[in-house]
Amino acid sequence: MTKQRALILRLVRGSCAHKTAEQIWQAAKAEMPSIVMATVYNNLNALAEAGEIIRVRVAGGPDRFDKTVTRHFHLVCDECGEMTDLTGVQDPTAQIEGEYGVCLSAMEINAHYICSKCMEGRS
Amino acid sequence: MTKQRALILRLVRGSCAHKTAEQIWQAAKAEMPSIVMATVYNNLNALAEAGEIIRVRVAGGPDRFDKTVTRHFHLVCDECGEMTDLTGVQDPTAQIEGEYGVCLSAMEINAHYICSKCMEGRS
DNA sequence: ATTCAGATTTAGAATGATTCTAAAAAGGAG
DNA sequence: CTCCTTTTTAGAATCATTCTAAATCTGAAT
Repeated sequence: MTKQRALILRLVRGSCAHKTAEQIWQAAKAEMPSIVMATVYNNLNALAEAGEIIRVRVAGGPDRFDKTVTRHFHLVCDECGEMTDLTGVQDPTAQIEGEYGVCLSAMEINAHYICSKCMEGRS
Repeated sequence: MTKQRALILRLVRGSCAHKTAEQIWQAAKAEMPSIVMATVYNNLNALAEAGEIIRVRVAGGPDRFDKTVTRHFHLVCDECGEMTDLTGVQDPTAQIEGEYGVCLSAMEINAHYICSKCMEGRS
């Protein structure tokens, strides 16, 4: 556990936003100006592989990193990219595994919309 | 409707596979050797915008293009990328719209697994 | 505390997918 | 056939991400 990895984990855990690697890099540079993008990716990948955080891949934008590791889904604004956790949505994993006789390793559910802020800005 | 656009539409409609832009380009070059990648993308984008085909964005790989335009979800092999339509999966759109008071423009549901072919190859 | 092997960081190049640009060519309404 | 618009082409550019190789750091064993 290097300083860099600890910093990146702290940054992901310290925000409710689903930050991009770029945003995490910006925040990290404020505390550690020498840190480079590759280190941010290295650590985000390592942390995701270790199950400490989750990498969320979403259509039409860069990946996001999420501190919430329990299975949940996302609501994504197609204009500003803001991402909100969706709780209480029925999980179709069991249904799919039963009907198709497969074992799922992961499930992405991304609901796309335009958030109220962006909707206003359209007059 | 140019020759190129007609060709690309025919190629997407003529296969059950969810081809990538690259694969469509390869197939298109067989019939029209001068066609360039940008034209393939231009037309795939135009056709998707016109609702003739659907662009499917999936974690960890290039976008796929789907002739089936009714709402459905996908099963994706994380090893070979093969994509299968999922029918009969309950659509959580209405539930999310009701609970969150939003209007969804799109919904992605991608279930990830390792297909039987790839599973065998792992011995 | 010192050493050493292995993991990590850095800087920058490389990659893959996709989009953009500007000029040439094609489409189609009249 | 002519003019205007749209599309194609070729290639550069962009974005997100990964890779490479050399320098540095980490942690375990001395």
